[in-house]
Amino acid sequence: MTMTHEKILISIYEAMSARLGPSNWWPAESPFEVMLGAVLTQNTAWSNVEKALNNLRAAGFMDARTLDELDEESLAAYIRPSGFYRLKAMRLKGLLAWLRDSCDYDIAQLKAHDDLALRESLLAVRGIGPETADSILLYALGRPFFVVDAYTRRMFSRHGMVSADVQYDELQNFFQDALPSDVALFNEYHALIVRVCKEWCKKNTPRCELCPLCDFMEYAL
DNA sequence: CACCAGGCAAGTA
DNA sequence: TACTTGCATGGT
Repeated sequence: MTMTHEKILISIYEAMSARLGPSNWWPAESPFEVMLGAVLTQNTAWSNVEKALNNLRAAGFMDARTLDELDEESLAAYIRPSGFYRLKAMRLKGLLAWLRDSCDYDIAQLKAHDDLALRESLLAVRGIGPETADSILLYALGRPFFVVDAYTRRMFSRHGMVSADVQYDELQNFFQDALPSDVALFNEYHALIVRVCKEWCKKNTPRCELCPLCDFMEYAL
């Protein structure tokens, strides 16, 4: 028996979803907070990002215009626990300038822009690469872009579905070409991959013992 | 003590 | 194009 690519990916999704339940991602209180988190979590543990976001919230800076009025050095001090803080302060300033120029700090106005134009525009910001851009597009702006990260590449290459050195866009197309362009599906799929890898695939073991994806592959093959 | 975490860009060959 | 390095804190 053969399965279509879509059915395989949906079955993996169903297996993870049955194990873990709803993710309710992205963990944030507003689209703006999603954007800040997307930059702050670059190569950084989320627990450290939370400390930085809490600092900004407690100081009353969880607002684009207000935060852009803060000088870069002070911003760096608030986000210190998230690591790479001087670099990230510069990157956040770039993101804030983008918000100023593209929608006068009013994120609701961005719905007038089309998907691909927004993505190109975000990628032009210093410090916003493909994963950060797609995280913002999907989780803050509700656009149908599949977010690819280190977990996604590790999980699907380990199971022989893509090569280990697959490029970002190539892996993104692997999902986007097979699955319906559904924001809710892309949202939950990426969240489940991250949750599965965090909870079950912590070590570089050749095969994870309790991973739902492994369970599915055993069943399917 | 070493190693890693939901990347990215600049420099080098 | 492909590979290397800097960026930095906090948890295990």
